[in-house]
Amino acid sequence: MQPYVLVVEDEDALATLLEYNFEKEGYEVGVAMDGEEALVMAAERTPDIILMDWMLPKLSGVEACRRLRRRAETRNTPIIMLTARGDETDRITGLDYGADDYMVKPFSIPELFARTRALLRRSSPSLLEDVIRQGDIEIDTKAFRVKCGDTQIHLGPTEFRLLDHFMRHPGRVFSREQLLDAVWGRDVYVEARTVDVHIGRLRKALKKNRASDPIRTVRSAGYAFEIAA
Amino acid sequence: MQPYVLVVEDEDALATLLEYNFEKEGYEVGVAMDGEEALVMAAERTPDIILMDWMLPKLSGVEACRRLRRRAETRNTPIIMLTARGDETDRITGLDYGADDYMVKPFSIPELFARTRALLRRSSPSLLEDVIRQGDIEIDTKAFRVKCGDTQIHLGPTEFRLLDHFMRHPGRVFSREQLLDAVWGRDVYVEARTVDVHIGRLRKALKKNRASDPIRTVRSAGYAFEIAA
DNA sequence: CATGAGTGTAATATTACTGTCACATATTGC
DNA sequence: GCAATATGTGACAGTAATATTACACTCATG
Repeated sequence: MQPYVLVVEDEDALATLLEYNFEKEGYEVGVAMDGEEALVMAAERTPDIILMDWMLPKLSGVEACRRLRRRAETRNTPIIMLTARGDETDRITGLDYGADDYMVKPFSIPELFARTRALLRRSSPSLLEDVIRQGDIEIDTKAFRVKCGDTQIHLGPTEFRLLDHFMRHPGRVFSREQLLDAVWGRDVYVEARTVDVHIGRLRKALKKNRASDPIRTVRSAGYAFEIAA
Repeated sequence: MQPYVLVVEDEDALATLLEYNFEKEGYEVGVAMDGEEALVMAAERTPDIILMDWMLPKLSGVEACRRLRRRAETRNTPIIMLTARGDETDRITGLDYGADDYMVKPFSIPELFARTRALLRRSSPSLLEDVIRQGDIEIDTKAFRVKCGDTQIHLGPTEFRLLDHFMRHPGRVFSREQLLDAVWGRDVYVEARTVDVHIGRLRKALKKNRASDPIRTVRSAGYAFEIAA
């Protein structure tokens, strides 16, 4: 669905500016005000990309960067460093410690978008695709349409997001909790069993035009999406 | 709607000449003075066509071209290269790197218009048309007229612009905010719910002469225009 | 300056969708 | 085969999102 970008910036004005612009561009945005908070937030929910200020209270950007690189979940998460000066030393150190790109303040927001997209395209191309297809099922996230073979089917918002999430990670098993996090959002309190109901609704909608069920139940683990051979 | 042309030219005199002439011809014109600026401006607002000088400071035309081709938004944007010499090598390199046409300086402005129109006709015909048609609905943007089948219908200015916008992007879902930006204008403060009311008015006007409603409501996302099959 | 078309907003009506329960149906371990 | 545990499913009421209506206000235009 929407890429999740973690903005790590202690300067309030800039943080707000970035948050506003990225949200408008269709990203989900999390903001951390210092290096420690950044680590916590990244652990809570793995970002798709991180924008990190070079100078941070408590834990510098470089150090936060190094620690993120040690964790399995964030080892390959793209990081863009935001530096105050265009000093070469800084640049090299930043890239050495695991940043993937850097921008010198003040920077242009469109250019930051461009670089963000470039990195995302490399790390997780499916996040940027509008049309995803698996077997005979196709979803168009721009048009909010789902096609099963030739016929269009209608899904409610939740079922749509659920299918979208599954199709971007084919084959992978998700627990109910993971699905709640990814599809419903982190701070929503919903019974885990509710997932079952929506899985059922999704299956029902897809079943009308297909013989086999693309959603596999993994007992005591969760659900996975896969097109049978 | 006027096509947006991005002129990338470092020579001041020529840039101004092009800007002046294209504006007179009914285009919206943006001018970038070097390759980097071109990338930034193209990211800010996707041009409908790009005129790019071959020799540019900071980032050569060829390189800028290649980068534009890597972005999804500008992958299919026509590019006309402006070269100083009619040297075959250049031509081939330019076309290899993704330019769609090229012109050798000094060139005739009318010929540049002709080639621009030719490329636009190929890439986004609807921009050149004063009359857009989708199914049995037809709007004439020059005359501000709307026809549904054979009968003409009357729309208020806002409904007209709304329909115009929808018909140029059939199928795509727009959020209320996006519609406010595109139809009302970027910096107008209007309640998001107001969009509903205008959608309603547009629907009512169209319903008089049609069986099915061409505007699809996408719950929790927005609206889309599409002629049912 | 009166008129009427066109706008935006707030209130109300109408839907579509959600989450939860209760119970049915598997599946597992013993 | 029998608990024990896990998943499937239909019904339902509450809710959130959208449709519709009414109204007050602006602003060209005659």
